[in-house]
Amino acid sequence: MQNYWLIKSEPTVYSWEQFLAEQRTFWNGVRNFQARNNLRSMKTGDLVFFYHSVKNPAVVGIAQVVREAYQDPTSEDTNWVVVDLIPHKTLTKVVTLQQIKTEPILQNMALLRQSRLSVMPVSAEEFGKLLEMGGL
DNA sequence: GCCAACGTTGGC
DNA sequence: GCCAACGTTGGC
Repeated sequence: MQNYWLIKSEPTVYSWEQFLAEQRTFWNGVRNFQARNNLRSMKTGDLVFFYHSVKNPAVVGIAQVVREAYQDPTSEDTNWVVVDLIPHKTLTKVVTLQQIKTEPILQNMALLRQSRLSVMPVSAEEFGKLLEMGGL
């Protein structure tokens, strides 16, 4: 059963464009237990919205999980894990935070309710709505 | 650059 | 175990 997620990245640190150029990445740097638990729950084939935070905040693309959680190679601390991701689709139109805030179906998203969480689940309904808003 | 939200740390 | 202090994230 496929699940949906959303991950945040500051585009000045790691952008969707860099991800497209690399074609595959391990998602490191998560240092929050709730976000870590979400990473651990990701399954191969799950789809993950890629959100640019801070500068022009918006959902810009969709990634796919190709390897489930394993020890973060950039940390000795066994608390931290990464998943491997590949680009799935670039949104035809980015969906801005402003648009998300004004869409009734998306009001319960953790993105709005828990602004500092960097890895969060997305419901099937929210996923569908975001796809539509993204022009896919 | 400012500030609110919130997670973490450390004193007691 | 409580809570104040502090650091970080992220919107504006």
